[in-house]
Amino acid sequence: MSGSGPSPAYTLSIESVERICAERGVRFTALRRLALEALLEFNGPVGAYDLLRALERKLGKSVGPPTAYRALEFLQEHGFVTRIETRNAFVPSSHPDDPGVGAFFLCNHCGATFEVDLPGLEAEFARRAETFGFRVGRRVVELQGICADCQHTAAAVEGQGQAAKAMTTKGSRG
Amino acid sequence: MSGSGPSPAYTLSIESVERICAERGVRFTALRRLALEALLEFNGPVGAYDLLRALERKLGKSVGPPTAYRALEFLQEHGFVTRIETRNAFVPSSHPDDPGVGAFFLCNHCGATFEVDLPGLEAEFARRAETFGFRVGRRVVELQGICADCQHTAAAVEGQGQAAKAMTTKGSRG
DNA sequence: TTGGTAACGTAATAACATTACACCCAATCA
DNA sequence: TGATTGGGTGTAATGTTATTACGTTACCAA
Repeated sequence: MSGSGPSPAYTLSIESVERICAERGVRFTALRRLALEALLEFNGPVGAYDLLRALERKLGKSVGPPTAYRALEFLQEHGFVTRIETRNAFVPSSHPDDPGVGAFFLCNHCGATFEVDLPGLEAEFARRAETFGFRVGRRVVELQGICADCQHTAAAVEGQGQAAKAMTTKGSRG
Repeated sequence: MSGSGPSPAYTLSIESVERICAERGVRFTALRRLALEALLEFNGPVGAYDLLRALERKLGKSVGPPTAYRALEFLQEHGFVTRIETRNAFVPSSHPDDPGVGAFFLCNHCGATFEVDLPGLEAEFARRAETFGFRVGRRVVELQGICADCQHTAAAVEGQGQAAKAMTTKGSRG
């Protein structure tokens, strides 16, 4: 589902994360690696509890929510993973080194996720923030709608009703 | 908390909503009115369950979650209320008629919420979406950080530690 | 008045997330 | 080497947010 977008699927590799963690002097533990592997294996945003179950499969034993959330927290802190707020879910980041804008286009119909660099966006934010002394930290930009593929299939298969609905609802995760 | 921002607190009035609903031929029921009143009385994003309790106080009886969520759904559908995704909370919209961008600056320290019109943002989104055939519906732009007031007080009162932390955490709701 | 539809009431449950505390292990240093 | 310390993990319990399902009520129109 997270395929044919403007940026290639996910450019993040376990090896690059390993290297970055070494450089930063932080521990890329077995659990954190497994969590990232699991996220990379899914093709799209993954809920914390889906990740949990993936970890359980990989480990062959049950794990509690904090285990998944802690791994996610670490991966987010270091920019390897981004939380998709409108989905309560997580995706590997395309640009782990660059703390840039990271705008996400999210298809409400098929769940596809496209991370896109929007140049000029950051400047616009900063410029506007400056006018009232706001200091910007985390930026969340999520644009929901219908991807090209689904516009075609939806129009052909089921008329515009479903697609129109998908324009405004949170949509399915799949 | 949601006061001295770039846009005046909340310009939405019950009367204007009443009028718009009449124009649109939709029912602004007692419950929906109470919900909106409650949202206006809070000064900032309100969680669904806080709204629930406010409704209970107003009605003098207990109400279930669906009651609150249904009212919120209606108010959102018609642009009277915006959901703040990074807070799991809701605020009255400044511009009920204009389905424009609605970017939110959110202070992680005091919870202040500033709705800001970012001209050019929408065009940037549309332009970029066009390049890969994405049809944009709902837009979510939330910029977390520290408001001007809190930069001063935080620096004076507690050093930069707390403020630095607030730059990256979800922060309190208060 | 009756029939249809939108709105609401209520109980139960699902989904998402955090707290608190115990334990383990690796790095450091006396 | 042994003690200490701090980060990481295991686990139980709980908190918070959101939805499903179904019955009832209220409103409007025929």
